[in-house]
Amino acid sequence: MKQSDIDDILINPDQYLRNVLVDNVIFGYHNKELKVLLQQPIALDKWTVTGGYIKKTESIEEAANRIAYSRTGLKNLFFQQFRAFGNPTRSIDGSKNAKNFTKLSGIEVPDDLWIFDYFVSVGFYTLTEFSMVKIEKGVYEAECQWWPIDDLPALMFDHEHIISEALKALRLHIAHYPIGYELLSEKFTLPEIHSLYETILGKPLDDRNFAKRLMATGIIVKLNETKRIGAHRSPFLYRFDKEKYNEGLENGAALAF
Amino acid sequence: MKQSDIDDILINPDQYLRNVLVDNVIFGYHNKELKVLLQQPIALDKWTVTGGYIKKTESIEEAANRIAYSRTGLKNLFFQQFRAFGNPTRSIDGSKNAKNFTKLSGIEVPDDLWIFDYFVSVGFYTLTEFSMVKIEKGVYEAECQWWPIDDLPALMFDHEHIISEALKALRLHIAHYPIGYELLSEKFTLPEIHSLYETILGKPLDDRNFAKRLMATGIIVKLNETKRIGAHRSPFLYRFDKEKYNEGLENGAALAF
DNA sequence: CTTTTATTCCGTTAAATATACGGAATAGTA
DNA sequence: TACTATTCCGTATATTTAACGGAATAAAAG
Repeated sequence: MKQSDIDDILINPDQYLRNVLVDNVIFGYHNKELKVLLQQPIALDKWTVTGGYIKKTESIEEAANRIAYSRTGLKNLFFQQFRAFGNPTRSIDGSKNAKNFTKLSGIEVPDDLWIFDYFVSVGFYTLTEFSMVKIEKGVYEAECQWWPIDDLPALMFDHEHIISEALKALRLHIAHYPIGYELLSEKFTLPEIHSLYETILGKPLDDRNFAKRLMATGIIVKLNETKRIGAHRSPFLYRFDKEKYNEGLENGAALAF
Repeated sequence: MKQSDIDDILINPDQYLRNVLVDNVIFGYHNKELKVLLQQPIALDKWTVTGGYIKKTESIEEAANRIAYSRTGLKNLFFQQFRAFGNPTRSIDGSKNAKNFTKLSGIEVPDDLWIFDYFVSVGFYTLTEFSMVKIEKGVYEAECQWWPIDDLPALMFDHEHIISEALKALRLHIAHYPIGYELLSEKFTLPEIHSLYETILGKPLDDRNFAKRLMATGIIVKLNETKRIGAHRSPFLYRFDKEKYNEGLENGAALAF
């Protein structure tokens, strides 16, 4: 939730949709590591993905973007809806109750307030270069930080499940559509994009076959420049052919590694 | 909506989630035809998919099942969530307003009642054998009937979009997981399952290669019986190997035709 | 200036998979 | 008995995927 979300929904409940919210699984890639952005509400010992409420004036996609912007400062991220989660017990955890809420917000709320009903969560995931992100912690968050995807802290509610479903969806997506535009610099080397795919898929990919297939799609083009990487042979630089890339996003680009 | 849903949500609004509902795209297959179950609210000229509100005591999956049961009389259908839809204009159509609502339900409702806020719709699709379905029309429905997938009537709101997304998801699903268990009799012939796949995918499939691949997955087994089909060679009967079939549902069964 | 180290960069071959396609067998009907 | 509509199989070819080793290069170390 952004800075004033908790306050805002209590003060202006009529401006928000009830019983439905957005949860963003923000994946961050940098230097061969895949991480996920989590936050820890004040006075609680478990972590959550970043999520928030939906205004009546915005679509669920706009809500996801607004909420992600409030945490990362980034706009126009690549977003993908992957699933909705909804059952009466998903947010029962001992932590979502009026007492904790009052402790957090300082606002006295009745025990049977509608915010303690169960919420259907619409899950989105997004991919960013995490060195570009300036994390903005919400006022009710004790912490907000990146966690390695294979070494997560204790998570609240069903958020571990949400993350694993998001990762599954991301890995499925990567097999059918191109990725990388938001994650690599404008010019990048083959080893760089190769590591990116290996990291996200969590498995090694033969470098020669990888390059062959990637080139075959036409989404990247080789430049006549190399990059200095110190005491090693200088790799060639490449860039995305944005048209082919977008076409791949539309119609699929078989990269089923 | 089932018989009393509209009444019920007005009388007992506290028992339902607000601003979020379930829409079921019910596909029906029979005799080489793929259809979708639509209903037409009384006094309106457009059609809708079958949908309904979610009780606070049930999960979204349970809601989808309950709502489908109220229309088809069938339980334990194969259900698949495919997407959520949510934006402020999705249900603006001239038809969702207090006047029409009163006309339908006979209950006077204020113009600014929360049910006229926008609802996030969680979309599920399901597949049934439509000769097995005994359609049960709701009291506020003028009609409820099957429509051929490629010849739909005028649809309300964004329901045409919802159906096309459901069909896209179904065709994607069929490429990765087995289908047919809910659609064919216990014993079926190769030509029968072959037509099923052709109909759903909307394109011809080579019969020899189809049979080869299907057998290779192990999800069907040949029986030592044939079926009488009149003046033609009697085709052999097959049945699903339920274990292999379920395993295919879990882990995928590459049938990418 | 020669050697060493770590990395990039290709190309070929074998195996697996997918595609294309024709003709014999069968159950009834005429 | 022959005719019709349908089931049922198998093989050859093309395409795709997977596996793999060795030469070239940039800098640092000796």
